[in-house]
Amino acid sequence: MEKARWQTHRVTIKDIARAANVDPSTVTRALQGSERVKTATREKIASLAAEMGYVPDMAARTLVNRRSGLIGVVIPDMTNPFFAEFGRGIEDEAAKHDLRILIIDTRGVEAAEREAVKLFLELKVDGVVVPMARGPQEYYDGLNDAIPLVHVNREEAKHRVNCDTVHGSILVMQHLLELGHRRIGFVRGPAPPGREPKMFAYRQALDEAGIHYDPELIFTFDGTLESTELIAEQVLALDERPTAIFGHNDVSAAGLIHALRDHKLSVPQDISVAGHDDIQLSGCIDPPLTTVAWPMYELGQQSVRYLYSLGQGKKPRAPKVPLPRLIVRESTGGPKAARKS
Amino acid sequence: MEKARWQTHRVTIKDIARAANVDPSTVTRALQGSERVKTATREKIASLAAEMGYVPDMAARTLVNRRSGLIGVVIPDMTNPFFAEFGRGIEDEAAKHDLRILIIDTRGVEAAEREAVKLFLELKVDGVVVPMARGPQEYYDGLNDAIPLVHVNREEAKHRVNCDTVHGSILVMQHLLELGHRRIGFVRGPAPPGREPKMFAYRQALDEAGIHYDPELIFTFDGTLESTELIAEQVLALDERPTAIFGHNDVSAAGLIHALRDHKLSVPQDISVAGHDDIQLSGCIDPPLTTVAWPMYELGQQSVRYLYSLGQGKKPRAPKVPLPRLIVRESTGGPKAARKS
DNA sequence: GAGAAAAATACAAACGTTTGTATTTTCAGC
DNA sequence: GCTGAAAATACAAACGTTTGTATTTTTCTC
Repeated sequence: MEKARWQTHRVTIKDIARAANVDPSTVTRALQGSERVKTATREKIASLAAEMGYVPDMAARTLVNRRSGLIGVVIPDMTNPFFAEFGRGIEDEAAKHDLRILIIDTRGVEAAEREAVKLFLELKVDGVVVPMARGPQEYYDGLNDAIPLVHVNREEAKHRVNCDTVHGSILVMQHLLELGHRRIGFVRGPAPPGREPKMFAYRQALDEAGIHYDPELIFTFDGTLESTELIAEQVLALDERPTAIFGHNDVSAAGLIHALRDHKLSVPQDISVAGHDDIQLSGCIDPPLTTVAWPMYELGQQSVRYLYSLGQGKKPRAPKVPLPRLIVRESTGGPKAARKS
Repeated sequence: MEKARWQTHRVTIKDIARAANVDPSTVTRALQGSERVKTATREKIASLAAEMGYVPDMAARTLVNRRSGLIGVVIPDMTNPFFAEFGRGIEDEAAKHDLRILIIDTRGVEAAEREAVKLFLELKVDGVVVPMARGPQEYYDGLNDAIPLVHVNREEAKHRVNCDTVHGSILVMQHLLELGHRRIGFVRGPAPPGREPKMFAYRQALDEAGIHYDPELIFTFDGTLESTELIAEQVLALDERPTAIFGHNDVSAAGLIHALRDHKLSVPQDISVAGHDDIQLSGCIDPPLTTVAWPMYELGQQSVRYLYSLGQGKKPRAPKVPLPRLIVRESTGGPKAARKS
């Protein structure tokens, strides 16, 4: 008996019914605030429920309602502050529709992503939001008639809320080009191959500026800070170094700046570094980072709003979200300074 | 009909039973891999289930099993990388026991914390982990016989996994004292009043060093970077400035360093700043931050292990976890330099 | 105060599983 | 081919809600 105190017995609707001397169905309706039950009874039941410590059983409820009132969010990396605002947007919008949200962090592992979606499926969530999904599109397409599923930033998805990644990256490139840089490096992130809008923007901007694309200037960030060390070394080893680098995100840019400094290169005097995401700390590192801010809050909101329309059986139009904004701070400057030193 | 494609009809065990021409109970047992059903039947059912796209209904399952196989985690701030490792520990350990985990981020809002716990209760999760809870202990005590609930770092909780916060903070203070600092500031965090082990350690270290406690040197970080600006101004306004500051966490320390620099104070020459948490970027900011690292992974593991023992009806001993470690980097130095400038 | 309409409540089936028990089938051994 | 045990399967109740329908109670009208 001491063994498992919490399994004793949860108060159910039946218990309340017995205590109030009514039928369970009356209790349900009373708790729902239905007009069909007399005010006096309703109040009696409400207070009884409170005092007996009644906790509704979602399992039973979900079973008969055939929906859980939950929406699932699959986040690739909850550490990345980039997603914090996104989460806020989701939650605020979900609250409006009486939905509760559940988050699973996949750490960018595709298997975990599938596991997460599977769990949500079993939980009969009302919808799933998958920002920056790693898994192949075919997988998600197969799910489309099992559950409403909206992607964030995946061009080819059936249901999606997109932010113009290419536009944001072009802004960075234009900024660097306007500063006079001609030799610009690019740091790729751990994206699925063939789905690299930043890379696309990078090349397009170079093309338009009439600059030849040099594969030597492409580096890869694998999500760890160690890999930024490597990138620094690769940069150093180059015969002709880039005068500016566009980093996959702020974490990689920060790591890179730090690593470059260890090798006695200063930013932006010797080399400019721009990031992407505008995380909380990016204004705080030294030098403060030039970067791109995304309307993450709106993206979160729109995802849920989209999901909700889907649930209502509406056929929502792809929502309009604001464009990314360039934030110029101090980690980028003209290339001339570099030649001076 | 186009209206809500995903609500058409989920494949149930009954459907499989019909297709395989057996009873639903046989399907259940087959899917469980029970020896009680003939191998041939078992295989037929398995392949049938796969091909029909059967997804178990957790609601129904939870209803009869009276447990969900889920464990809930209530995180105060998923942005804080501090919790990333914690999450990994939780997940790895949960996987060992065939438990799935659900995370809710409360953003430090107490109401959200309660909402989260309530949702978990309704979901009939097998256990809840609440690291660094904000809510009052009485609230959680009331839940103790409804569900296994383990706290991380809450001295007074019935079930807890603790890391010696005081020890870690003492390490920082000793480090600063050994460097020769006598006038040391302290930045409080958004903790519930009366539960401030870091503050406790701060005062104790001062006492032991025979240094008088000066309330002027206590500042408050509210979680936003803006408040670090304020702190910097307060420091500047002081007649007699501290030569070192022990910050509530790395984010506040990073913000403070940045703000101090804006006011032409350099770190550590003019003032030393130490943080707490050892987040990913703390080695990356300039100067790299002296801080305290916690064994977050182990804390996560132990939480689940503890929960699991509780679920087994065992009476687990409070688990031993490693002590926090001081990480000395470059944001702290001797106070002499300060007088030079 | 009888009857009808309206209000309040009770009944019963269903949601998709699981599990203890009962029933049928299989297959030795003779 | 009969018996009996063992193996395989079927039956039925239960988990805690919800909801359409049926029933009872109240209230009003004349």
